[in-house]
Amino acid sequence: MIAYIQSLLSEILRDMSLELSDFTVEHPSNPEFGDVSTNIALKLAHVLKKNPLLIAEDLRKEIEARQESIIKKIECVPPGFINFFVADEFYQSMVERLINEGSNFMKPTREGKKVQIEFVSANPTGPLTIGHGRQAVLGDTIARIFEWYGNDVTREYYFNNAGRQMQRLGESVYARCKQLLGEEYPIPEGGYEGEYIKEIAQEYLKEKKNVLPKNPLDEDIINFAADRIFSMIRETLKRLGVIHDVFTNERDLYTEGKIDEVLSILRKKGYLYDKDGAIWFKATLFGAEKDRVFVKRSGEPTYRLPDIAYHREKLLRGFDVIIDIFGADHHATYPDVKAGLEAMGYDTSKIIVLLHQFVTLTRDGKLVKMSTRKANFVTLDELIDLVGPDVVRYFYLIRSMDAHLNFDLELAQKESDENPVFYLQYAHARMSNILKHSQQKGIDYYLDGDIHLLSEPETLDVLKVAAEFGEVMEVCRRTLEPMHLTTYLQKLATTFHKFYATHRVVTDDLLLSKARLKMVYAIKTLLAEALGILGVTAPDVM
RNA sequence: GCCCCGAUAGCUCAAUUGGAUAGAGCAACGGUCUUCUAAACCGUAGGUUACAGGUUCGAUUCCUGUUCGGGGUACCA
Repeated sequence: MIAYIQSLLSEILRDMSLELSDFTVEHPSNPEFGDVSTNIALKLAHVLKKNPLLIAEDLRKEIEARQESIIKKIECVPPGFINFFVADEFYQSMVERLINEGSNFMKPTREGKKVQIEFVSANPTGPLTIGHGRQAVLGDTIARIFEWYGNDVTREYYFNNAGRQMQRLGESVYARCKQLLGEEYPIPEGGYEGEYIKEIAQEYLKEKKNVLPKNPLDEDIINFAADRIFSMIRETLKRLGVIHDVFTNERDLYTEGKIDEVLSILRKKGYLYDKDGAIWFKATLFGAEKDRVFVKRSGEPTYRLPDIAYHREKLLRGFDVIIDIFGADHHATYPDVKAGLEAMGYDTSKIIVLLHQFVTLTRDGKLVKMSTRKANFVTLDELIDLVGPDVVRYFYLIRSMDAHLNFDLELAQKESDENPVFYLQYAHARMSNILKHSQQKGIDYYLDGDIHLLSEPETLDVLKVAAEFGEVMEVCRRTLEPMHLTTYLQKLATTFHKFYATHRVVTDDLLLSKARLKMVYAIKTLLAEALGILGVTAPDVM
């Protein structure tokens, strides 16, 4: 609807040979101001140096002359808004569209881009935390939004299985093994102390028949631990419906010479220099305060170099859109990666970096400090155990990325039967139940129902919300914030519950019953579709 | 010091590229089940949008400054 009015207005502007791009067309919050409203006359007033109300009147005549019967009334209101009242038929037609188009309802033509989304990317040193969970759900849902638009999406997980962290992991397992064998052996400084390390140690001893390698840093033990932890991580993600297509590890970048390639390109272009035994990158040429070390005196690269090599690979793999999802603590690292890529001559405009704020966890009103090393965290798995995957997913999506997410453990548990996600699912279950009930009442077909009978305000409100679906998806697509879909669904469910409370669907009036059943069926399709984009199930019975 | 994010109802948060009377949920209080699920609906109450300026027809939104939180600012990742 907004798009329709927008194009109508643009057409008129063109015919008047006027240029104006920053006018808005939107749904006003107050229904008195119509279904759609525009400030175009207010904006034109500046250009034309004329009273906005007079401009509005002129525009109204133009619009009325051009439009089809979709708009039933146009009003011009001070200070110069033009308000549109849409004909009921337009909203009623949503029912037909939903039934005919199904999951393609309001879907634009297939975009067909190659999209890559990197998210989670936790190194395999321990179970996923609640912080990782936010990223997992956010990334997956953004992926689903891109898929809805008909893009080819690759979900990717990048990890480092070679660094110092992994050595500490190996040492920690080694120490636990020693302890299990009855020896005094301390957990190394900065090692991992979680219970899962003991379990891995037990498994390792069992598999190796109690024979340990001589060296605590032995690759075998590190790889064993990493494999175990990785399968834990995958299992956890799977519970949330998150499945990565590609796992890329940092070690391969070394063995395949990708790191050296980056260094030699940058060297050749003159962006590297040696100082104090280290290799430095001229980051100041790209706006940084200081130059950055790329290779330490010890010969090891800093984290920036593999990150750059990895992103170069992404660009070379031919993606049209590359999205990185990181926690807020990464905000300083991306500019260096971008600078490195630009120094090599790559176009970084395809890369979108999304930073989400942290997740804090409170228990009994107190902040729970989370550290993987100390293992005093609540794991993502435990959270899923507590409230179930649907609630976890929905809670993570309900906030914008820029907002801190406070997860109150008590509340998450207590709310599990009085929760916003159940509100949505309940609406869906109600719809299913109505349809089931109608069959029991002997109404075996209702898709021939007459949509023109859907004329009460509560009924039309549901259809009006349905008509906004495409616009909401657009907002999600533009802002990459799935949160907008959650607020939309809340609205859809509210209007439906209200309709349900006011009007009985199945009555003695067969014609009216059929019309309403048809609508219920259509809205159920929409609700299920939208819940699916969020990765939340749509139950038929609750 | 510098950079990023935030500050809106008692609590957790919205407000779709600057719009008209700032909205939900939870918590509080009151009402609604003989009828398709009361996990619902209706109503009441709750606000100087952190503070001070500025930009304009119009600011929660944009700009400047201040205060308070969170995160960064490594030859850690």
